[in-house]
Amino acid sequence: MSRLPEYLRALHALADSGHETVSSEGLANAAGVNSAKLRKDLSHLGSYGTRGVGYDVALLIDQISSVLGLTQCRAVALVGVGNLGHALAGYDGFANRGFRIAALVDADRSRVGEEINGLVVRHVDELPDIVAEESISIGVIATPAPAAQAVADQLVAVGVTSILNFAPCVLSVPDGVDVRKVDLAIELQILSFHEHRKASLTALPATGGSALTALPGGLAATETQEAIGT
Amino acid sequence: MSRLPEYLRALHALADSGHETVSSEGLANAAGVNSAKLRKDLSHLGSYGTRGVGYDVALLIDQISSVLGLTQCRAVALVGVGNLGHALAGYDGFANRGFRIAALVDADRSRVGEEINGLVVRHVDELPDIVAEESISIGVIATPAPAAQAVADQLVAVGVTSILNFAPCVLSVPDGVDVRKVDLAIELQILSFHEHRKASLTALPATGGSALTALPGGLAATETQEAIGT
DNA sequence: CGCGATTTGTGCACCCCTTCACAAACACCT
DNA sequence: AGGTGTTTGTGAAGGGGTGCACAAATCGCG
Repeated sequence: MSRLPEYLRALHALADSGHETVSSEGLANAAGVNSAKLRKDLSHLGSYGTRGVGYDVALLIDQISSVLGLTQCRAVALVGVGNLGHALAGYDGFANRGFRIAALVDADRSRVGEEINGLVVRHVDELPDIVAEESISIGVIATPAPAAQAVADQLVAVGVTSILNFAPCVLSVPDGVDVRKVDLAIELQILSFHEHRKASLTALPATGGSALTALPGGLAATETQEAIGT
Repeated sequence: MSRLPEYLRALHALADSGHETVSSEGLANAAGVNSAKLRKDLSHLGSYGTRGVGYDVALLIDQISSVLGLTQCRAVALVGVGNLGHALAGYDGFANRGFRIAALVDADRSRVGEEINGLVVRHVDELPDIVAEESISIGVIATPAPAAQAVADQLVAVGVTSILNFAPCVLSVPDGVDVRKVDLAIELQILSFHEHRKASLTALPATGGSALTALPGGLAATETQEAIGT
């Protein structure tokens, strides 16, 4: 599930700091989750710790990496080298964690040929060749919203079955294709909501605020500091 | 809840294309959710549509904007102008949706003074002044992981109660401070997991794959194309 | 003015996730 | 070798979200 990458990151941090084993509670703290939840998650993987001792860090890293399919480096194609695409192309957090940006693509021919971080931008029409050459397994869309659906269709057409979408729009794709969406503005809006709520509550601590801000408790009780979605 | 921003985005798109009213099903499709869920969400807001007609687009935009606290433009401070921070500073998706990047901050004095998108980078030690001047309500952390906790502490110290964290680490903050985390590598790893699963299943359609890949169904059935977390 | 079509709002059942709490298992120490 | 303390793995309870299905309400048309 979606917490495994977080566990993996925490495990790498623990390994770097010299830990050989971790208790479920130690790892849970590092990953920011409940220890019972972590144990249940790990038990679903079939990976066994040792009672009285904990989990072997190196073994668990191998197990989780294997489940996530990170044993080999995955090649991703990045479509759209605008503001955001530029940053993603240079983001070193990908290479450190088993991903290689293998191709930069844009629909704007005036951008084709530009070199970013050692990669030359190619035209989106070359996608069939690119995917074949580099054995791309994931496509990242960092285009403006109006172009995103067309790009997604092209990616699907050339056999990409996993898409990370930064464009603020809903993509429709065939069954069997996974889409994950990251909308930076939405994240801020959610924070704005909490901020607005806190402001209303402190202003009217007795009444609980106006009808608009005094939502049923469940609405505001949302998971936070979790990796996007699940 | 976390779906409201998505509804709001869909509503703006509908308004731009000239729609006066929307049915719950139309809006649900545009936002990529179930229509019953959407109606229930909207009913929790206390906003009323008209039976037999649908929802008034403009009215609903006002309602949701009000609930999210987007009636006034919110000022955000961006800490860390490295690769990612640079892109975020130039990202136009923020300004279009009620946010204004009011300050760029970095701990590296060699970056202080640099101008990005019309804003001058200032030193992180000036945060108290900056927050006071610009009435910052949200802080965005785009620093490397080792620096993130210290930055978060500084933000909290100067009164920021909402933080969007792009650094791959868990932040510990006092109660009352909201942290949302966006880890781009984790998104890719989740896609990698699905990709790995799909590959295993197609390779061994009869047996269902090895023990490692044949996880209990629930593990793979994760929400997708949802805005990060909730 | 009345009727049918359409759409909202919601009660209900279901299912998954979360969390607590405890028994089983292991290592260490004496 | 046995006792003791620690930690895992899991059964059970609780809560919350999700989706179905239907009653209530509104509009448009004859």
